Amino acid sequence: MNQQAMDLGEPSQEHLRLSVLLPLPLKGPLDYRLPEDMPVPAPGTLVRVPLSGRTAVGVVWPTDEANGKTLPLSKLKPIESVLALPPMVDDLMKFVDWVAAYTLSSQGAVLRMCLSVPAALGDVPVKTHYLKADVPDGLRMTDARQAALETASIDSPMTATVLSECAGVSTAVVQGLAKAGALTPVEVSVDAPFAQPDMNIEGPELSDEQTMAAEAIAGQVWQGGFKPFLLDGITGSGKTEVYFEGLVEALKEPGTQVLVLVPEIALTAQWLSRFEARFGVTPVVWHSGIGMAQRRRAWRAVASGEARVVVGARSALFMPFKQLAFITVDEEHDPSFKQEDGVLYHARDMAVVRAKFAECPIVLASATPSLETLINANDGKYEKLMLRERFGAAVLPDMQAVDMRSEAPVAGSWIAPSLKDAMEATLAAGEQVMLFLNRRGYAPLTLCRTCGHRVECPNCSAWLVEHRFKRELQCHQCGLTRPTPEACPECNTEDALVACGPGAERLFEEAKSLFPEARISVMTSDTMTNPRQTAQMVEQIAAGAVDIVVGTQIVTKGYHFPNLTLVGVVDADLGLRGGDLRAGERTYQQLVQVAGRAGRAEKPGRVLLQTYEPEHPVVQALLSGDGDTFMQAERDSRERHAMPPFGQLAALVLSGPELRDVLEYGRRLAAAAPALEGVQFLGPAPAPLARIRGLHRMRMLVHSAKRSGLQRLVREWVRAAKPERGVKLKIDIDPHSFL
DNA sequence: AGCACGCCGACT
DNA sequence: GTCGGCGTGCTC
Repeated sequence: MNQQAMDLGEPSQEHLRLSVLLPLPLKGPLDYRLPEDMPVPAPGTLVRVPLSGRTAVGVVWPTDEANGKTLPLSKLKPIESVLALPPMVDDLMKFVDWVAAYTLSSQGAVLRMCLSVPAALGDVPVKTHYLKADVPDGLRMTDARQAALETASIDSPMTATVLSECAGVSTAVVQGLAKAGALTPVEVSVDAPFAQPDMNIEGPELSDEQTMAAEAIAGQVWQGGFKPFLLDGITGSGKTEVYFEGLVEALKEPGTQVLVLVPEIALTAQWLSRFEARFGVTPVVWHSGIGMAQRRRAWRAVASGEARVVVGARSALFMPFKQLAFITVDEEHDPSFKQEDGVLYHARDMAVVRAKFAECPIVLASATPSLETLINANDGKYEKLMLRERFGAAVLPDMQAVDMRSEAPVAGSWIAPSLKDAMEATLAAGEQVMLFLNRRGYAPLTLCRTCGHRVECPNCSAWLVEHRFKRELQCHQCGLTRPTPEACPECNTEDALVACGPGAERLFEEAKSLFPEARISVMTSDTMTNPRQTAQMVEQIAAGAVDIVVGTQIVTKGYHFPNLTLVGVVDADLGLRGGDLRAGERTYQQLVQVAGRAGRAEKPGRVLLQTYEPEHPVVQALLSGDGDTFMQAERDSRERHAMPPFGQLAALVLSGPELRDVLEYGRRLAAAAPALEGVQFLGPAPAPLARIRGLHRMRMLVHSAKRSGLQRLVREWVRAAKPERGVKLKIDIDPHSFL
């Protein structure tokens, strides 16, 4: 209660105080005063408020009782207005608070992800349409007017352009009729409503195990309540059809909404057509690449409840669903679910939390589940549903290693003789080959053979990667590009630069020289820049217009090429170098996914893994097909070292333009580290990428043997060390990248 | 995130 | 003598 009001015995005005959370990285919500003439807005209401001379949109936030010092009511600015948008539901507000606390970011920064559509918060642009009205007395009738009035409809409004074109008259006629009152103008939102999914379309025939899994999911959706499932099905086993049954069940209830999270939009070209076949419409799509207008339309449709199904990348998790009834995270193991800038969160983990607040079931689907998810399933926290058979006649491909120690190809080439022979046989049989190398460009290093100079990025500690198709060198860290030089930038010797190591473009060149007649496509993020181009390339390959596909990890994202029977993994050891916590697991998952591209239809597939370490557990697991034993060994190793998910990690990256300042801040942080049982502070050490965009970077790591209390510990520790000027601190709870 | 206030170089 | 660089700090 307000101190002054109490002293003077006046009635408290405290009910006029409202907490408003703004989508800005402030410490917490700000207090505003409710104007006398405004009805009390419920928590979740979107309001426009003044903020240091400007105006901002915020959300009336549930009041935090523990909130200590408050500004006197008289100092508060009044709420300006209430927006004509549906209020944010309680479970989303709880989710925002939870994510902020977990990731050590401000509530406002998390709210910003929910309100990431500035245009959606304003008025929707309208267009004038025209309806036929009664012909007013004394209207001068002409042939053109007659035609226009005959075309105009009494109940479905048309724009002047459409109306005039259909009637074969000019728009001036339409305007004239409108002015005379013979046509009624109506303001129609430019956002067309979304078509509603059709739940009456018969799904495909499901196998017994698919049916069992689908029934378990649909049963839970029908019953409602939070419950996570792991849908663990080998590549090509028809997981999508199974969780589609969950969607169908959820949508039977009016007003409910469903979210499908997918790693990247690249997946959705083929995914969308499957959805369309099952539901008769395309779902609402959400990802960073959609334009402003589509974004506004999608956001508003989700907020109003009109959008029943959303398929989107990780940011879709923060959309303002009114009544979320079911969530699926497809390819739940995919590393792209980890957001690596801004609010650092893992969309798969946060999706489980959102499902908990929304009290709805969630399915995590993958052919290669993450270790975290497997452990939760084995501990009984998630219900495990298995699909062990490939759909239809397809069988899992045969895997073989190519020992590069005994079969090394000649210098400057990367395809071993046995892979070449297999390619030859496959092509001769009229089937397709995929070569997988997870490295973009032509060569990762350009070296001067005269002076030994390595061409590096001036702003980052990274080599420039040659992109021969574009005739340029690129820095994959900061995006710098420059034309490929003729002479060495260091010693100026002409024609002395040599490309070292393979990239996808170079592999294309090698494949071309081995099989000059073959039609070859390169699938990388460089050649698949827009969805239309991507869809076209995928279609061509699927139609058999391509013999050899050379691709980077983009090819692991669920494409289905029926005539593809041979996959060559050019460097199976690539992902194992550097060796972070998940290197083995990630490589295993990636190679299973690539291998899964082979033999997806009637013809059996074959996979050749080129490796210098055939004994490596990852390679052995792939060859034997015994992923369970491999993952069990990974699990045991994590448990022994109290690594996640048994213990927990937090990574700190300090970065700044001056190395001394960065070092000094690191020194202070290290000095402020408390001595605690079961907690280790490591570093500061130079980050593997010690410099990016001209900023020097140091890393620290906090390892807790327990799974709780880490956030609090880190918050208090960091608060104890005074920051250094110009140095930025990024805290990553549950880090996945160690660069 | 904006937008102000605030101390040191090239202009009318 | 001013205009303006963007470095720190606040927004109820």
